[in-house]
Amino acid sequence: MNIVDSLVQAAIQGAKQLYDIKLDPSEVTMNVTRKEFVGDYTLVVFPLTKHVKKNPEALGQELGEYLKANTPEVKDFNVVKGFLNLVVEDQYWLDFLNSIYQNPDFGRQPRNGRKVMVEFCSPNTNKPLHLGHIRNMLLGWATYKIYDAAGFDVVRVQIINDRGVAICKSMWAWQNYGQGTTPESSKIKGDHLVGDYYVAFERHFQEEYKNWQDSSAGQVVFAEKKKEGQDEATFFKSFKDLYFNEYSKIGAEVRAMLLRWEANDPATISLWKQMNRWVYAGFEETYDKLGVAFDKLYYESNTYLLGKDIAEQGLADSVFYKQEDGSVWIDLEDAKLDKKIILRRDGTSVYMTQDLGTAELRYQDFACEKMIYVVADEQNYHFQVLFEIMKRLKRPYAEGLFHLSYGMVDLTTGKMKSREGTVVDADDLVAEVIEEASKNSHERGTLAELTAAEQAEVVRKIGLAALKFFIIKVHPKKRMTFNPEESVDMQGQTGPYVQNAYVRCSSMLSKAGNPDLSPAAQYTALETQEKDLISQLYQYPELIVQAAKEHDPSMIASYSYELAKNFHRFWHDFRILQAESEAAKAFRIKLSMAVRQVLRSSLDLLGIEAPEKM
RNA sequence: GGCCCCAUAGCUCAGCUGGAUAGAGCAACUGACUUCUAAUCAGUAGGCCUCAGGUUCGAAUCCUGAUGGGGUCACCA
Repeated sequence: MNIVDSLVQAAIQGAKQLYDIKLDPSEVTMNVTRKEFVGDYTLVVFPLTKHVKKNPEALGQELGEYLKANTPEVKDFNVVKGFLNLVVEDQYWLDFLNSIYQNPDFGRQPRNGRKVMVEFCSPNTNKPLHLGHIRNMLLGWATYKIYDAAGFDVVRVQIINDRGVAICKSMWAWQNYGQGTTPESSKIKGDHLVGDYYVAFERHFQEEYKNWQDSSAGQVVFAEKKKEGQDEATFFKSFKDLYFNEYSKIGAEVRAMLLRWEANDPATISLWKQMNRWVYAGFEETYDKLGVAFDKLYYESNTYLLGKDIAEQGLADSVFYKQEDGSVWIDLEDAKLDKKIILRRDGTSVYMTQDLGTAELRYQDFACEKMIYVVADEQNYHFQVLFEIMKRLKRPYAEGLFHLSYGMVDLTTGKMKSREGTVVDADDLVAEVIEEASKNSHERGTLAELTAAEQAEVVRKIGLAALKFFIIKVHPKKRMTFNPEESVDMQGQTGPYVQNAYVRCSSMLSKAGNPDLSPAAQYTALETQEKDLISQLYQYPELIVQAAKEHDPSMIASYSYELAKNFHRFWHDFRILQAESEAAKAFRIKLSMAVRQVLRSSLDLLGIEAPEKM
């Protein structure tokens, strides 16, 4: 049994014996003792004064004496104000260390046979991935890893938004200005190439729009449709979408292209397939670099018509209703949400319908009891509505739906806006952090004896660790500010700092060779720092379970940092290979092995690799 | 305007279901490498936890309200 649980049980027993009261475990708060005090776990006595009319200190004293006398794990105790600090027998910690130091899977929970789906990334195919996708992918990947470690079978999926007006814009621009350029001929990565034509489209469109604004036709529209007192610039800014749909010549061509696509026109489909292939090849490269992968990809081109049968069923069950114009709606006002459209009056699906259909399809494919959507918080409302609809439709998976909503990434210069060209490209960013790690590494010269290829590998791991840790240490829900300088920091609360603790272990252990560890049995009196490390390792399995339950990878990042920090201090204050005795040496080697395993494992949960040297 | 989210050191962030004197890192200053990797360690300095009420033995944490910031309220996705 867990030590905390057994201490709580023992305290409940004690309260019964001493005062004849029956405590519920929820009334007994058992915390890890704060650094300033002596002890391992602390029982907060105050709540007990409700049941027993004694002052907290006397209560603590009596309970402490009881626990010391009757609980084998409790070696000693002290009472400070209303806090009963318990000291756990060193032997307990030593036994625990012995049980884990050779187990690389320590912390992983047994398979529970339950299935979870994680959807993440889900890009559009008209432009390359950017910093926002990176946060998304890191969260998604960590969620996969954490759930996997927590015992679940995890299916990683994404929905590729491969159709619609956006990709048609790229297609149109390529057709008109591309002159047959390919990724091969231009030496440009496929997703970037397609993105370039998306930008080119915008440029031509803006040019056309500007000309129109200055023309008499534009001026007439301005005069007719402007709001009271609206100046020309403001008017035309807000008029852009309408212009695109109703006035623009190239807008009309793009829309015609979309219609041809929907009609399965062979030439259009073939161009679409070709450009999407380029994009996918580019995306694959980026996924590889970031170390993420998927089990199944869903494509919007296959799902955008889905959900109509669900709409029918919803109508039959009176969850939905039909308006006179034929459109189908749901009224969620009683749930403090609005009325929401399900089918257009022409009977076609909207975003919501597609998501209903896609969820259904996925359930048919994998029958996961939980589906986690890693999507930015701008879509909070959408998912609230989606999940509410699922509940009303009584889908079997409705209760297991979760929106892992994360805050947008801001730059120090403000928001990222693709229209204003202030997006941070994913490939560029990865290249930069690796370059920075490389510079750093060469200054130190610690990799001199490695081959160039090995050095590159180490440097890649370090750079990515800096970037990934920087992003993932922030709680998902919080909006974060991305400072490019800080993202490549390698000192302090960073990925490389944690890696460094791992490397120190590895380096020392490889120097140790294959030592005889049996003298460790003679090591019975733990130093505080040693005990703190073991106690921290002890928390790891529970941490994994918690992080899964809370959908919060940042918990793992905090933990790995704290563990690394404690190890670094231990390393500074104590000798391992030249310890004061054979017993201490053997014990500390075991301790380092355990710490090393958990550092590696916790980094792995974050998608960060641990190098052996750095 | 309705609904939702956020607010902690100069900056970036932790702070578990309420518990002891609110913690890290960065930046600044001071020390520690002939040593198992100094990408490290130790120290100094830095706070009306946005504000005002409430619940409680006890509040950064829970409740209400206000202020500031963000999101969202499409027959777009």
